[in-house]
Amino acid sequence: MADKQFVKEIADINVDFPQWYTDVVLKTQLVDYGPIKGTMVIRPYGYAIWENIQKELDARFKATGHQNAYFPMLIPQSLLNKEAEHVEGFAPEVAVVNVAGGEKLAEPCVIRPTSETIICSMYSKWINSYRDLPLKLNQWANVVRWEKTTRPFLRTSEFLWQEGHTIHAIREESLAETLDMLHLYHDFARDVLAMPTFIGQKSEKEKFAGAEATYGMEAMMLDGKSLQAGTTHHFGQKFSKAYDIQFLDKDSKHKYVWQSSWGVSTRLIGAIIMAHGDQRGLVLPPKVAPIQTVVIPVAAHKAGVIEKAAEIAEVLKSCGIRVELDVRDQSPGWKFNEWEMKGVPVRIEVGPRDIEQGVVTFSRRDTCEKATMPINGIAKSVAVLLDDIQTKMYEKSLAFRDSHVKLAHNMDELGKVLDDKCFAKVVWDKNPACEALFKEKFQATVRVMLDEKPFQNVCACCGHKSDDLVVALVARAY
RNA sequence: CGAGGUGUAGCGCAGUUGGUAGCGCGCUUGGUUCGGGACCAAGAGGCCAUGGGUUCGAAUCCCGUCACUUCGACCA
Repeated sequence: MADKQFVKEIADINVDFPQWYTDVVLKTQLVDYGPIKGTMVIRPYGYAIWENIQKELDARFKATGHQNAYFPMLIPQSLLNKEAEHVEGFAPEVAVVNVAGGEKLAEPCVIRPTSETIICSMYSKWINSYRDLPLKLNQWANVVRWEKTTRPFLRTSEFLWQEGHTIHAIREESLAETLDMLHLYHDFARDVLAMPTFIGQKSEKEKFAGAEATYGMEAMMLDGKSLQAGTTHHFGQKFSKAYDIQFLDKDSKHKYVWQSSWGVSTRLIGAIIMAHGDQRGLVLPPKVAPIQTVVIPVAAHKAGVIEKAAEIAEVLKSCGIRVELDVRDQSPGWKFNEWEMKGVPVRIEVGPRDIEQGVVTFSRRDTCEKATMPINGIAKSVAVLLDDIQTKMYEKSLAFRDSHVKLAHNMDELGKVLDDKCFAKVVWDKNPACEALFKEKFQATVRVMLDEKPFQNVCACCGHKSDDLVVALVARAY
């Protein structure tokens, strides 16, 4: 139910952004807290967003030659332990099952924090020849990571995600896959989530436990902080050596496979909320909105109003638009606020005045502008409107982001840029000591931008010259 | 794990110097309404987080525990 109090509370989105976020996800009924701390229950309205994300992403995976599969949730501890860096990275946050069927297990098993280990162990059985490669699998699953502090969607003890795991005969191919998927995520965020992102490489310190290189996609939230919205990893042969995934190549030699993995999670829903939301609540991009258009009869007791509203809803539905007819016994204004809070992109009002003139009144959620459109050809008009909202939302986000990215030539400038709630681009010599300083002084993380030329000849942090200067994105992150 | 904050009706909160429980929203029923959060009437709903003290008497004072939450450190 809509909540009058809530609308007052969220009136100023900038006062306490994290609190605004938490209120929005709870009060728009996307999620509820689970009985175990740090877990969330995804309610139907929230889950429908995830389903739309899944559908769109899955189509893109299939189109690039990936197949879906499923691997067990429980993993023998010994299996997890095979790759040293991987264990070390995940050990603090795995949940372990010691008892099952009323008896203590001979070997404890862990609940997957990610599935590299189980998938690699199967790959080693399945792969014999270069003819078996490449193998490009994806899994839609839940994983458990016992995080210290949690927040709905952004960090929960259990979350839903997809994890792709591919193996290849040659290094160039697995590396290309890693970068291709990074770009696939980037395009997906742009086209479906209406969200511009930066793609870049993570530092040695921040890369995935067991990876040779980790890449990330960073989205800018409305408070100027960064949210990692997806990652891809290049494993090289680290896992294939640990799990013995070998194939017989054309030259009759046994070789280890080259491997990539990549994933996005329900965190994307959090990203949508914090990148597009406003004082009234959610603003959902039409492509992921569970309800794209809500039809609200006005003065519903008058003859013919409900019938006309139902007829319009039916027309829209038959044209593939996700539509809801709201005939609940509430005042129109109440419904307007409720659906605005829930982020429905287009609202259509059908009242006696409209019907008389052969039009409907509509309001678009992204701008809250109100106008009328003819009932004739309404399905086409709404489809065009939804496309326009999708486009405008991206343009708005892009403009916001571009105006919040600034160059910083030294540490003083960097501090100012970050305090200004902006992302900074700096030139960096890749020295871990500088990275540590970014973190210590500004609580900021770095991503190495791909294909960008340094705009000065010294590191912004230490001032040293170097042959290996890169442009890095420095931001405070969630 | 460190520092704050909060636990009273489904939600948001009052509750005075200790005297046995209130408000708003929501919910139920009936009626009138309906173009930006309508109105009237009648209802239902509480072991005041929990364990111990102090007291004739505790939501209120004291000590402990637990839960939630915000900010740090760690991570998708």
